[in-house]
Amino acid sequence: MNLSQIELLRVLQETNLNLSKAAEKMHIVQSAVSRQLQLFEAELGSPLFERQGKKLIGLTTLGMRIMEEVATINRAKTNIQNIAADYLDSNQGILHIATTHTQAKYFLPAPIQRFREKYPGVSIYMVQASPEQLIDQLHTGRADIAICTEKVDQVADLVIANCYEWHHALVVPQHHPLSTGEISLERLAGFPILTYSFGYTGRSNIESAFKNTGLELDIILAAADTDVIKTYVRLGMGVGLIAGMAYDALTDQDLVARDLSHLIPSSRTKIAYLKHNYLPLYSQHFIDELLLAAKEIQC
Amino acid sequence: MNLSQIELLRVLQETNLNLSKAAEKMHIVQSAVSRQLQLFEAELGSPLFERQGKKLIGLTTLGMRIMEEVATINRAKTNIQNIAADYLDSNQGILHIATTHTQAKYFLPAPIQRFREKYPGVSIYMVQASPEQLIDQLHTGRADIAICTEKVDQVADLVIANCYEWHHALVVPQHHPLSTGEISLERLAGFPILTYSFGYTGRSNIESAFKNTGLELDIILAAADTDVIKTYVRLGMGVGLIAGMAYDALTDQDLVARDLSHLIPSSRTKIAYLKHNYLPLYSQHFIDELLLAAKEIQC
DNA sequence: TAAGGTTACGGCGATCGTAACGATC
DNA sequence: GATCGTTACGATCGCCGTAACCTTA
Repeated sequence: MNLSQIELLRVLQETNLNLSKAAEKMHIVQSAVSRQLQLFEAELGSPLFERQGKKLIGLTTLGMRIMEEVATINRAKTNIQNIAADYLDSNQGILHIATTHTQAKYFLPAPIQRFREKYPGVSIYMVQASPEQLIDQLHTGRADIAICTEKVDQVADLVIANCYEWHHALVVPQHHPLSTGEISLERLAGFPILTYSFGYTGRSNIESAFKNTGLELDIILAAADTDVIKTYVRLGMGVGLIAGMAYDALTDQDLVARDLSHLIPSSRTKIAYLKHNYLPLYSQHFIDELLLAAKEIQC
Repeated sequence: MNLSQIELLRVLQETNLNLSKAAEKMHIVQSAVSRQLQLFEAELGSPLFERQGKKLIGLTTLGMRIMEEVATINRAKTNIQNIAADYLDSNQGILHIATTHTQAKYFLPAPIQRFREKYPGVSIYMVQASPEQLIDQLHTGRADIAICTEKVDQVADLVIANCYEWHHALVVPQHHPLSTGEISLERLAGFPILTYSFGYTGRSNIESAFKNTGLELDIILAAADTDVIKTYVRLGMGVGLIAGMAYDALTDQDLVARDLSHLIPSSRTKIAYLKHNYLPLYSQHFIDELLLAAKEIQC
């Protein structure tokens, strides 16, 4: 057994068990990969993969169990490399952030800018995705830190830090009936609604607010990002339910925002990262920066 | 980085950072070990060991952090081997049991015999040690399963299964004053006591029983095993406080045993093993056997 | 001077690359 | 016939062993 065999098993999973593609990823020829896999299976005494002819089509029971350990080894191995690199120079490196549109646009700009000033040597990569995808990004090592509101607190191997709490707001064009007067769930439900897609940015709290009222929401547009929602609100398609901080007093002067904190439960945006992953110092400082920015928002 | 370098780091810790001894353990010459360590440190970019001249005298900060990951990798590696071996033949292997004298003599014989009949292909090694040492045996991989009453439930990375509950008993020679009449803590404290060493077999519960009474115990002999205690009780040196199941109605006819469950809190014997270690099927069955034997005792 | 560690160098074996072949869609 | 995997064989590079050397108790 050696580390490149372990690495191979990981790469094989990332390539749908395709030996040729795995070879390419590992910068060696395909025959070498083929042999290494054979040697490893021979050493263990049983096949790790189900085969159809020569093709690998899945993991055996043994293979699945072994893969857990393989993942552990690979994690620990990259941890070693990261720890050492961090020890050499904790001001340099790469930070992969995965987040949703709302956070990327309305929350992250300030803390990221401050972070960049302190750590000019750290390259920041930002990926936008759905909460589900974010979690996957963490697990596959394509992201170091995820920032979002939904789902992450239901995953066991993540460390979660509460970031900030926010409320939904209603946005309507000026002179819209809902721009004045008391707002209730009943009144809201009388209009076509534009809000976030299922599984995004506090959507679950909108659901739960209406759950036991017997009212049916007429959601005519579900988008992953606030800007799309605003766009169609401006077109008069309906009323928008968006995250409070996504209303920009300056650029959204043509819209009226109204707080819904008394109607819809508050949402909590979290910071998440893998429990078994080593976070470089600068990543930890990035999180500090986020928490600082969060505090400022809350006041 | 490769697995033998990782292995080397482990072996170095086991040999007090002695390169020569590590080389011997790994069945290679010392110069090879020296070079591999240099290569690894060079790859990481910083030394892992503090040096005095050429001698290794300790771990650096980096080294200590890296060692945690090294341990993880080594665990996962042996897990892979064990899982595969178990998959090939789950009736063969080695079972390292670490336990205290009392368990070894009065509880384990029955379940071990039954286990041996079912798994003749499994070699059983039993180590006797103090509870503290047992935990160390688990951590260093010299034991797979530990069975004892004290301490194990205070260690984070152990899985604990409750085995059985038992009470202390008093043993005295026949015609001893304590062989008749009501027994109280006060009366007990009037005699010289012989019992288990500190940290052994429910000793902590004896302590806690007397803690708030203001009574001072006159422990004139503390032994790790019951037989020593009985021996000196027979010599008339004092009264013995032993585990109830350690009184053998047959061979201890010359002694009188009296239940102390109303005076001393009950003790609980546990089964412990490392959280991140793979236990072969037969080990799991051995635990089942223990739990079965425990149930029989309780009735 | 014995014990522990490093450096230099030659030899061997593990693993890679090339290439030809086999199977499956 | 294109894609994917295996087998055979020669070449290479990594790692070990020998041996001489350095350092400190």
